[in-house]
Amino acid sequence: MLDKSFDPASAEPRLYQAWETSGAFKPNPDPAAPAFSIVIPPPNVTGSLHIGHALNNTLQDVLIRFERMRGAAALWLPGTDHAGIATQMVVERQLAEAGNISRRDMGRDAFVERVWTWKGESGGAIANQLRRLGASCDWSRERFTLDEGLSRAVRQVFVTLHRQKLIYRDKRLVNWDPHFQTAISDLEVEQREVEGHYWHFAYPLEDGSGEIVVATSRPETMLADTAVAVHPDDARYQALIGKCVRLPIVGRPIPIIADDYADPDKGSGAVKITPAHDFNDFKVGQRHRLPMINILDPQARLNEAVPGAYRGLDRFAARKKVVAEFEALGLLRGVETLRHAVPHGDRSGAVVEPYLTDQWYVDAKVLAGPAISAVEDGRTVFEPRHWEKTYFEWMRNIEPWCISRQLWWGHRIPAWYGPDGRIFVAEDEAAAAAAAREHYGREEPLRQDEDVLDTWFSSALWPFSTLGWPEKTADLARFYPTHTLVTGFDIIFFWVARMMMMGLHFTGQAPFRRVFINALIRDAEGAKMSKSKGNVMDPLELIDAYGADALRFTLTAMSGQARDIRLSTARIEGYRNFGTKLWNAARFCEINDCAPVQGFDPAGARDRVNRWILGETVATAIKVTQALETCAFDAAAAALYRFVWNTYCDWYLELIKPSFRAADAATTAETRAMAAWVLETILRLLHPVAPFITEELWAKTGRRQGLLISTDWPQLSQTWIDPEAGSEINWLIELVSEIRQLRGEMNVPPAAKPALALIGAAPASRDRLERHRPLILTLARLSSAQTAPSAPPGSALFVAGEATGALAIAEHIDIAAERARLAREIAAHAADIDRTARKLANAAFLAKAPDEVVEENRERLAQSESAKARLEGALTRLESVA
RNA sequence: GGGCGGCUAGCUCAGCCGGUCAGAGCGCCUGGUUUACACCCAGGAGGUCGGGGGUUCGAACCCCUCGCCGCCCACCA
Repeated sequence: MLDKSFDPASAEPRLYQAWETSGAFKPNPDPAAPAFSIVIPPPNVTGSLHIGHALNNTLQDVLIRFERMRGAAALWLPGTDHAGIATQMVVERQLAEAGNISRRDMGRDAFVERVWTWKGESGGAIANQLRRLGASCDWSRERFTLDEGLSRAVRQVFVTLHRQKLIYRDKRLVNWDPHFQTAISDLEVEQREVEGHYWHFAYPLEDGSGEIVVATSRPETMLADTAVAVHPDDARYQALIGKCVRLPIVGRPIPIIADDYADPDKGSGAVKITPAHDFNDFKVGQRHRLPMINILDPQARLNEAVPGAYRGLDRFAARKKVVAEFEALGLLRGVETLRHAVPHGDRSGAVVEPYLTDQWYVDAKVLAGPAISAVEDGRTVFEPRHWEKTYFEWMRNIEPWCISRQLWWGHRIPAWYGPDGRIFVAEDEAAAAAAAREHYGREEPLRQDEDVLDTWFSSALWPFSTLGWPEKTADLARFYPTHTLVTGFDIIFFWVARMMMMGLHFTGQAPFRRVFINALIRDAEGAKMSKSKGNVMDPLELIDAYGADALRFTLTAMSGQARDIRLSTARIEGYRNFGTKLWNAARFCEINDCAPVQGFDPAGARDRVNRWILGETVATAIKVTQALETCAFDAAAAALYRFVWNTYCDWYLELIKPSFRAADAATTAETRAMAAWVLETILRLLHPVAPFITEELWAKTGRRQGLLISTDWPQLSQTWIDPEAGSEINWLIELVSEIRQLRGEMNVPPAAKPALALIGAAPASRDRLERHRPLILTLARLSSAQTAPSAPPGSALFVAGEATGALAIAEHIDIAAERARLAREIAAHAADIDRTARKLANAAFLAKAPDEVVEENRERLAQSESAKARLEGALTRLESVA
């Protein structure tokens, strides 16, 4: 006997264990099975599961379980990312909190050792959290971006791209994060609106003939100015072009140059040029061969290139000092306050500086070409499609990708420097040494590049490096390209685009056929969840409170949202209740001996109620299958919810209750078998979304071999739908609903059992009434249900298709209320008649609308008119009685 | 400046390949000890589908426009 309800806390770990030990997570080894593979977006190795992961991984699990049941060799490959900057940051913070020495004092080897220790301590957590969610990953294939195999892939890719001149070293401006003291890529820069100022400075002309005014929000950079630019056509400054100004504070003469970059409409029309500390100025500097003076050290303090009083000052202190000095010199021409966007490091939150350094770059422009084509011609499809536009926009304007980071946690760049600075790029030190020996003609000491690669460099290889590339492994052959990638739109650029580029370049094939972009989760008020706001919903706590299935069902049902999902516990609670409902339906079946019958052929059912539920089941199975095929997760969830609760529980189980007391043993047996068969089908259809409760019921109802996770997906034929049975039972449902509604409106006490008379019923309705009389009596709580030539006096009338129902509830009828009810119904019909009649009177409608639509409206009109007439008759009679 | 998404019952959202599509859940109201379930059952109230215009026989659904809300990219001397 089933317990009163499902207990997720005790069942979930047990069921997960059973799945894992059964080997169900491993792909079907049958070579004839089609491959269906997903690589997980690898979470940070030391991270913990947040609600976004819960959504993302639920959807992946739904797909994987669905395809696995459909017979595919389904592989969901899990793993984690070393997350260079994020992990290093965490460990550095730990060191600081413990009052330990900094990483620099500690030294590289000791620090990296420390990170590995931390990885060892916390690294398994997220995998276990995914298990709690029910994720059916093949853990035997779990990967980590710093694994030897993946590291080898990274080195090979680097060396190959370098040989192809698609990776190169260059000295140019980068976005420099002074907190981490590393270069970061454009994508890691976040523009934040802050309160700022523009200061207007006068630079005196060298010949003393006047001054030129420039404006800046970063006064300290003036110490590195090497020119002032004006527009070549700017009449105001024609005479000054070629002259010099004497740079205040510094005393350096710098030229006034003509360049299109200067916008005559902005400010004074003259702009200070700081090539080493501004991206636009850098280009101007290159065009005019201006000196590039770097005035910052890696921590953004001023260096030796500035006057003594400024050396060693923090940039912001220097800013104040420069302004003060201009004011003192009488050269401050104004200051305005305004909000403007300032670039910040997305991890550190520090203001980033354009900084002139040597870094490694990927020529992304070249790699982007094939990645654009693959989406253009549909080899890879985004779902929803509109994200392709975002992808194209970025890819078509892609800039060189700075891949070197001055960090310690990550893949060390496989480049070695000779004594003369010559670079030897090779897969390992021995190969580099060999190349050096070749080059120098003798043994020379080599020094490996200190830097590591951007974390996303290794992530970009994830779909193939995890499958064994560069080895030609069986997994690679079978599971690459992967089928679907499920990820958030926030990493389309960081990750998806780069996987596309690398996948195509190194394998010739796009890494996935389909990219499903899921929404981002917000709290119930629509705010982004963040630890500082304290509005974070912890998926593990939600699982504790409601069970994993409830959380999964909620996330699945809400996954249709375009951008944001507002998650509230009320919704989760609702889906927890849904699980309980299903559980109780199973209990009902158990109590009534509805156990699966070996060899039962649902299509052979004779009873109309059974034939009806069969049809409904088939329709649902088709709907759910189509929805899951197209990533319409919310539609699948909705169809299942509706079918289980509203169709199976509310109607079918109620409709069959009387049959257990009936004398017809054959029908009863058929009903029992059907009820069990439908329940079993529900378990199968529901399993991808709610794996735990369905697996538990699978085990506890009926004697079954094997686990539900490894069972086949229902393949039901559309031909099993019996439209006759469907319309008959729908007639029954409508009749009962009408009576219930009437009882409710008339306040007929539940205990009262009035008689029903059906007037003017067509033969088909008479037959149906005869066949289902016991059901109608029970469900509508009636004493009798007969056809009659006319309505008994004092009864309330309602429309039941072509017939008129008369409910003998004279003692409950409040004349005024009944009059109001009838008037309301009549008005509703009148409105409908009006609308429909007007349509049918419209010649254009008759001429242009499809025949079936016209016919539909004719029928509708006839029905409404008939209904209205009958209700009017009832109203008249009521008036005459009163 | 460029682009994207949203604006449908009190709340969260379906519906948006135009013709019973005006819906669901939650909340609210009324009634309920029907031998699966009160995490339940039966019933109910509630919306001129953001505003305006257009296309069409017909628009929540297509087009234009305006207005809010949110996001992305670029830029801001």
